[in-house]
Amino acid sequence: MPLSEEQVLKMKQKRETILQQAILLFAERGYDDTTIAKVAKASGVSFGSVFTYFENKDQLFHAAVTEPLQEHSVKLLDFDPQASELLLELERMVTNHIKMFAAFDLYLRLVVQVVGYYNRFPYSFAELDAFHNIFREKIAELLVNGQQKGLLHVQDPKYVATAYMSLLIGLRVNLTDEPQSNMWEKFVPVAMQLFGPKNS
Amino acid sequence: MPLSEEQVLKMKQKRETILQQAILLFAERGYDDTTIAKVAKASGVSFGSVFTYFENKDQLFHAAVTEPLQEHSVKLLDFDPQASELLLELERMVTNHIKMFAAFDLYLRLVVQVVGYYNRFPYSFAELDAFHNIFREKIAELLVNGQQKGLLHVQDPKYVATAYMSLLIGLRVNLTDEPQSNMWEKFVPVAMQLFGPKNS
Amino acid sequence: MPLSEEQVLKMKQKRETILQQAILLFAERGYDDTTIAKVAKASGVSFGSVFTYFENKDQLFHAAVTEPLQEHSVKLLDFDPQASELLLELERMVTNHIKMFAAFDLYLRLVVQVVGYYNRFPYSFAELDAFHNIFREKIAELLVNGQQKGLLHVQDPKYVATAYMSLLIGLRVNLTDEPQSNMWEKFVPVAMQLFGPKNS
Amino acid sequence: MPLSEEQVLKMKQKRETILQQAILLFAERGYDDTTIAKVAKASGVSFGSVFTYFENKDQLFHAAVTEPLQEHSVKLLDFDPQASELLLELERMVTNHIKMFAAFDLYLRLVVQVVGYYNRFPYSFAELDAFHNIFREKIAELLVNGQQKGLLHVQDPKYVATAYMSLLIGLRVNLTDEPQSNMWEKFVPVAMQLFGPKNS
DNA sequence: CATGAATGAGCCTTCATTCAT
DNA sequence: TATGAATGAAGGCTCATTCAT
Repeated sequence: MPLSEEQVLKMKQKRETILQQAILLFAERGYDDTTIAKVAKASGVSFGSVFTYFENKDQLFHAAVTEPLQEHSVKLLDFDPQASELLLELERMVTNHIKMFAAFDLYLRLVVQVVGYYNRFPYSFAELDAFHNIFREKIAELLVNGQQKGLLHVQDPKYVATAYMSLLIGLRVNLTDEPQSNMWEKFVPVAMQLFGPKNS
Repeated sequence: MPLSEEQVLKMKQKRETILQQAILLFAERGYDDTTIAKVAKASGVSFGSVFTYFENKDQLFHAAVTEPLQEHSVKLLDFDPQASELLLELERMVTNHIKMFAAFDLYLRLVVQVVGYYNRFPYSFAELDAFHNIFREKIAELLVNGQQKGLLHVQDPKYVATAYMSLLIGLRVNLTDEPQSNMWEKFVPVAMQLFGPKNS
Repeated sequence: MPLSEEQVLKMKQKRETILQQAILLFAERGYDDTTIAKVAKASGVSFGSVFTYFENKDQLFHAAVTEPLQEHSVKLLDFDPQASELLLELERMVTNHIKMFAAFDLYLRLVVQVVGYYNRFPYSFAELDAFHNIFREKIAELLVNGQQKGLLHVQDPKYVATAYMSLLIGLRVNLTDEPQSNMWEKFVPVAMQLFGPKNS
Repeated sequence: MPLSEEQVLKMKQKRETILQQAILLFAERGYDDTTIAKVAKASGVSFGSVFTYFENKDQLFHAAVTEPLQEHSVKLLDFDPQASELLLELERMVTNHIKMFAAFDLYLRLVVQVVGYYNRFPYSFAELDAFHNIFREKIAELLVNGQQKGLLHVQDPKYVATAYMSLLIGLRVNLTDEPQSNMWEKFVPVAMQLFGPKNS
């Protein structure tokens, strides 16, 4: 007896609810302090149901870490390393990244957890790391471009890209302010400095 | 009958061993995944002995976070914000900081944990935060000085200082390389850019 | 999906089994020497199941003390302080009480424990104490009645009632004989003396 | 090297202090809730010293139960079952017993504990039981005497003696009042009734 | 003899996971 | 599929006891 379409939809929604609550709790309290029972309660389902949608706690955590990555990565990679107005593009990108990182709050706590204990979550880490590399390479490409055009001081693009990523993550770890706070924007020019813009 | 001097020394060493192993495990595996039994085993003592030296797991964690802070903070604050050769002093400072953060590896994982879950470790966080403020203020002082002398582009020193701290922490989170790696030095000029040196 | 009626019944029975075994063990060995594991084993369930039915050890003990009280108190208060044939009623009552106390064995050991360490079990004690007061007052009412009718020597009813209760408890503490023993009945006339019947 | 007399005296005193504190704590908190460390602290010695004077915790408890018995038993048996003025002697005895039981407070808590859990403390119980028998027999002797003289109603002396002992213990369990309270005396006439004095 | 560091048995409790309904 | 009772591994912690100093 195949499930009705409505059934399937309901299940998808239930799975999504559980995943969102898992992200919330894993991010706020960490892996061990988050119990299946808490996730279930927050999702309004019995804890048995969590096991219907996710094989076990590890899988749930892995899903919480990797599934949002698809969506976020698109936004984070939404800049043009070959843009003609390179400095403008750079500033637009940095502004967007800073805003995103301010808003990602929860998810980034999760990322920090995985990256910080990469030996404990090797599979989740591997996926995050893969994205990091893509991200850094695209940033590096933009940098090389800017340096060739004489708009940026010459620095090793690899290290600048890594430093940039690190700055974004470090800010998220360090700042406990609300994402709405306009304080975040203040960091845009500071972050820009990393790239060594000549006219400043 | 007071303990012999030799006894006291032995105990101090044992406490130190336990603390070091605790730092190692807490840093590598996180608070919850680190059990008293694991710490004891790594230290070569029975788990009962851990309770001889630390009241409970919380206290042990707190000690692991705050005791090294004393030593590290001295080194981190070892720069002169009123130096006459300001750019040189800045570079020296950044170089030292980068080296230190490369070496701190373990300890900084601990810091990230506390900062990331500050609501879970409020007392440990308070002590770290107090140091952060001192650190940022001293960096800001140096910055103001450099800007007044016309050596640095004018930026809000508060945000630059926070960004600098964030960059250092972010690098440590992001990089899993050995501290011996000379890769770390490559970040010195990049980090310098944050401060907006004019002649570069 | 609510549990089937059969399920609910099974659970009630299981809870009852655990409670009975808890009463048995708490009574025979005391609070501290009774472990959850022992209760579980005696009940034929895993120790984890005990926590399904009782929040923790304290709650289990409290339930063991207070739940039987409801049932017992009805029986203990089953006498008529305004009876016309007062001496007959008195004798009936004493006979019943002695029989009950002989049979209560286990439960009364529990009561002695709570009363003896009332500062350790304040909530359980409070419930027992409330019943004590009701019991003594009803006894006192009967006494006053008998004294007014000239059937009993005049004594302070409050003290007689307390002494009567104490005698019952003291007998239970002192005697380790089986409740079936007809020895218990022998105490009926002795206990009667406490009330000071005139024709004896 | 034999110990000096002074040494021996000091040790005796230390043993006595430990024993007294043990009685206090065992009585107030029960066997399991009383730790060797607490006894040692209350006695102003290191917990290691407790083991110098008592083989282990069980022995300490046994000593706390049985050693005071010698002294108390003398007082409890201080009445003359062959007294010529029998009713006067009876009243004197009851008054003394009631006063003693009011004052024994602590020690009787210990007794109740042992008697209540006789299967847990079989050796201590055996010694208490031996005294109980002696006590009851002497009481019975006095009773028989009184009954033969026609001063007391005829009742089975064995049961009266047991009831009397039970009343004393029951009162101690039931009453939490201070021994100084003059409330205790009020129970003397009530207790007297147990023996069935004719002229009352 | 006095001390207290060291040890590990054993306790209560939490929680992931299984599985009958 | 949904539920939650049942289970037992594992953790933090207490405390009696041993024994070196």
